[in-house]
Amino acid sequence: METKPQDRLRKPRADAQRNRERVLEAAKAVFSVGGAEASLEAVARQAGVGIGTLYRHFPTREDLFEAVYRREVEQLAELAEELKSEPSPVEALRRWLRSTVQFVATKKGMMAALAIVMNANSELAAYSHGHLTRSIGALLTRAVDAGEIRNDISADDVLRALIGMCYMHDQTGWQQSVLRLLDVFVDGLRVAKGRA
Amino acid sequence: METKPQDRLRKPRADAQRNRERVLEAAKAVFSVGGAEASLEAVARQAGVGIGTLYRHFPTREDLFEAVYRREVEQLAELAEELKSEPSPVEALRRWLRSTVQFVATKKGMMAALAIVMNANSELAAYSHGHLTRSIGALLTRAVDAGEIRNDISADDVLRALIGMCYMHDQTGWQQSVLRLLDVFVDGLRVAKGRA
DNA sequence: TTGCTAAACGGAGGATACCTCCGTATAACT
DNA sequence: AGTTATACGGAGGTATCCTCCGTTTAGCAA
Repeated sequence: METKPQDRLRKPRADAQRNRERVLEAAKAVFSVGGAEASLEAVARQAGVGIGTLYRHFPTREDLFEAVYRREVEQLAELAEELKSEPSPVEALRRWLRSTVQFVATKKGMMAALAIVMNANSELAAYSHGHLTRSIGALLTRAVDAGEIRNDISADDVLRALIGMCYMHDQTGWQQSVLRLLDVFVDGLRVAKGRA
Repeated sequence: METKPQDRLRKPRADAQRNRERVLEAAKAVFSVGGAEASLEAVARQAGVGIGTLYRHFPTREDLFEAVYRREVEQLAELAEELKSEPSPVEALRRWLRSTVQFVATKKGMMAALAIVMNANSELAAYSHGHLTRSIGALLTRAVDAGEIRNDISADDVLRALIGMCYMHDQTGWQQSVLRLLDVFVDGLRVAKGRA
């Protein structure tokens, strides 16, 4: 009687985890191609699960957007962690920003999905905001401590600028434009420019 | 027989124009509150027209987004026109950017709708891009000609930065953040900073 | 292994929203 | 006032959403 079902939780079932993973993969693919309004039944079909399974794991469309997005954010956080070993703080910041641009470049319809879920779910905004802000914050603090950039700009500010720059990413040449903007922005951040 | 119906077009009916206007007003309101996925039947109800009327004027959801958005863009272009009389070119640019932030601040769910339509309809992107680019371009050229800012940044670049900065506009304090970013950006644009 | 049970699966089906179609109403013109 | 092109509105067919529940299966204990 030492293992009453209420007390000791069972190990989660393997098929549940597997199916959850399958649905996430399928969702990423389907939304990237078909945009935010793609059919959820199509996602279930692509994942090879029943529609009921999809809804059990992700009760709303937004939940699904959310789960897909969370993964992406975590990958960006890892990248920031790696860049801490870059010698020049300003260059580390610049390179993270540039890498993020590349990262975003592979998505497409996901941006609209992101816009929807950000609008509806402020908890997710907080989550991703937290992750990304911490990533940027670490890079930023190093650069400020080294006296290389001004200290009145927060990580939130940088994040906002970055996301914004990637926003209109469906026009030709957008990558060049964004990379140029990032340089302007980083220049604007620098101290010791001998201002008049 | 001098007025065959094929040759001489009738004046468009007054009720048609009126209803179109009503639907646009209703759509702006409904999408702002309910987001991009709001029911079109709700829009028709709010406008006081039949669902058929809505669809005749705007065959797809995207067409409706588009029409609403076009108006907004035109208003911004008018603002730029007025600002041409501002004495300091850099200040004119800065003020247009700031005013645009205020302008965006009144919308809400419209941003997600915008993301969708921009993603799907590149013609609209071109239209708004053209309008806004011309607006910014005029302000920018004045400032460059006056030797006040660097000349290797295009109006496209500025537009991209601006839209981006307004992107995450659902977080508290976003306006302060954006206004701060704009100052950084304009600082980054300035020439004659005595670079090391 | 075998049996037991909680957990997960899947898809039928009611509800909702989309969108077309066409009979009715009405503004513009003579 | 009569004529006609134009617009209106909503019924209804279709697609998608999402819930509910009978069936299946993975984990656990003996």
